[in-house]
Amino acid sequence: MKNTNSKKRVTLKDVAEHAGVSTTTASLVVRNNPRIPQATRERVLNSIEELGYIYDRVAANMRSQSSNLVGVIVTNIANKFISEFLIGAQNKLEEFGYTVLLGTTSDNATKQQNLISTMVEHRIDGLILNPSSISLEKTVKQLNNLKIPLVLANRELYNISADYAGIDYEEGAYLAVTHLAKKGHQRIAFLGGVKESSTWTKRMDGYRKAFKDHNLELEESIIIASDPTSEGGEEAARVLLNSPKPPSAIFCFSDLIAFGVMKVLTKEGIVVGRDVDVVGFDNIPDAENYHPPLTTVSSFPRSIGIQAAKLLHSKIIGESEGLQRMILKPELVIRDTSK
Amino acid sequence: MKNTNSKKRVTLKDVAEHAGVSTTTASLVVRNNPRIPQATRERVLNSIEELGYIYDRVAANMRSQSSNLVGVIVTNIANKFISEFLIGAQNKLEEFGYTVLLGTTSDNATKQQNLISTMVEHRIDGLILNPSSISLEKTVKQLNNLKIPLVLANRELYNISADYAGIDYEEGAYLAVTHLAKKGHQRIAFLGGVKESSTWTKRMDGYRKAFKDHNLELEESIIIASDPTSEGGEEAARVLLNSPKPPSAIFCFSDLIAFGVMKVLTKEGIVVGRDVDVVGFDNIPDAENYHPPLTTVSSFPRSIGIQAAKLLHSKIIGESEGLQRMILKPELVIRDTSK
DNA sequence: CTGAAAGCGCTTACAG
DNA sequence: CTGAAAGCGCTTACAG
Repeated sequence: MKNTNSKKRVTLKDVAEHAGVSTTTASLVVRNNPRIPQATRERVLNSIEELGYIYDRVAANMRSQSSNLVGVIVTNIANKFISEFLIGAQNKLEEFGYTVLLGTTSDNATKQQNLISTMVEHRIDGLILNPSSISLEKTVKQLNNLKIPLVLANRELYNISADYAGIDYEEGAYLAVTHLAKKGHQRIAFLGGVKESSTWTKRMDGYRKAFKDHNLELEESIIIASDPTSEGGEEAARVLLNSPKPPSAIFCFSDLIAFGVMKVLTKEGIVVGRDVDVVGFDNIPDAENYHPPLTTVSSFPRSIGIQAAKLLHSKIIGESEGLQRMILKPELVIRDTSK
Repeated sequence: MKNTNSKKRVTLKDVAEHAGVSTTTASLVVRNNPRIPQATRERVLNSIEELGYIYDRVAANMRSQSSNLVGVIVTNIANKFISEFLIGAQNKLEEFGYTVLLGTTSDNATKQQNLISTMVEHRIDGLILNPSSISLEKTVKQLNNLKIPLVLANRELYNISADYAGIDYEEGAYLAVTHLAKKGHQRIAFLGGVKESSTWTKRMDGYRKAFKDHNLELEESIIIASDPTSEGGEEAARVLLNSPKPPSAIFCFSDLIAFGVMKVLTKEGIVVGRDVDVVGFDNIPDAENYHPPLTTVSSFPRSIGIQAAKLLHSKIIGESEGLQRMILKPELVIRDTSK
């Protein structure tokens, strides 16, 4: 049943000899090539079974110059938006038959750089990159020189030509701020997020546009950036509360930020939804169950992941020409924090 | 600066020729072998830069019979417990210098089987497997024959000899049920989870032990299994409510299950924490923010991930002998659902 | 329909 | 300290 001396790996050559065919034939059999007649095929399959042969994809890839490997690099799986995105991408990629190399950067530019290099050395067929807030110049250069298909996700990277899958952050921010303005709020803060990232500047564009459309005046002092985490939201909220006249409404960079912000407000005795309105961004599952349930911009991270995988696949098989952009439209989900 | 005709990949041989050394020397340089003098090293590094050489890890792996790749297979990243586990494992593995191949099974035994096979074909150096609730016999056989290091995580697999990292589910269930019994509850349901999985039977063992220690009587009718999801919890709760005499307390397989259960109870006008006490398992971040905040058994998925990575690494480098088991102790976190 | 031989890009003894 | 040559396990023209 099994080769008793497990000294050496069983190779295709062993299989071929055992079955009395050439390695060429054996190779065609393992790859299900239809031009091998059934009888021969069965003989080879039997030998494979008997010898306990394991196909060596590494050797095959080496020779055929492809790897079937796709890299997916994200900032932080602990973020629900990102993990949902990853689920979408991962499932779709596996469906296409790829194996996924996963990398997480913790939003660190150097780690991102190293991960990309390692993956390229592993000869990935393509890469889906959810870039860190800030990327090294070296990385941008490397990405541009990359001969492998690349899809950027969730965050753009300037000076780079690649497919992109993400949501329309500007539109999302516009929806949120317009909602607050229509409720009569004159002073609406914008809290959280990293100013250098495109995800922040896009939201800022939407924020600004809504202000303009409702004849409101921007106040730099109530636009406070932070780490894109719940803790970052807490810090931003504390800064805001220390300012001379806190605003009556807060647009948050993300739901995570909003949670941090609400934690601080609540601790200060401020009742969210009555004293101050708060709107988040992402509509992560917790938003609905939070107390009080959070008004937020619903994006579709899992769909973005799926779209990114599709873009990459069509790029890899050479089906798509030029640059593709998949921008999903967000929608506003109104809940108790701004009713 | 760069080779103008990007026809062919730049190889180590090209680099060696350009630098006027042998490929042996060039190879030693790229691997930072200290026995190459500084002058030679720099000459080679210059050539690498000038030619835009990219190290081909696939070829290297092929020759050196190792891959630097580690497989991590989990059931479902959408589950916070699992995503936290993945973060721990992933970070630690990257720290050790491995690249991670990620697979998700959606708790499907066939998909798990295929993923393992594919990864083995990719010549992974080791595998961390969070097994699906039920595994194919073929998989168990394959895993036992595997010549590569294997660490099982979060869930045991019978008839398999491998390292294991997880928490003490029995102890966790015992803590939870004892807590409810001490509050005076006589009839405590156990809802959710798949009966065939070790994660369920272990909890059942703890549940039984607590019942015995407090002289309570088991009632089969209030032990209701389900999918390990929030929707599964809803279903189990509906079944429970339709039973002749619903119990006064519910021990849930997981926080996710508990959320589903509480959703149904609340919809029925039953006030959790007053009419019925509920305890979860896992202490996922949402448990604290849920309304009302959930009493639960705190496990440490990220730590388990880290431990699994450590076990695997020491196995790969041949440092550990025999079978290792890392069982983390859980603790009970009492919140409003059972105050 | 099938096979012999070259080659993918490295690393590894071995020799000097 | 450095190099020539073999070999990792496949696939790919090419020939018959």
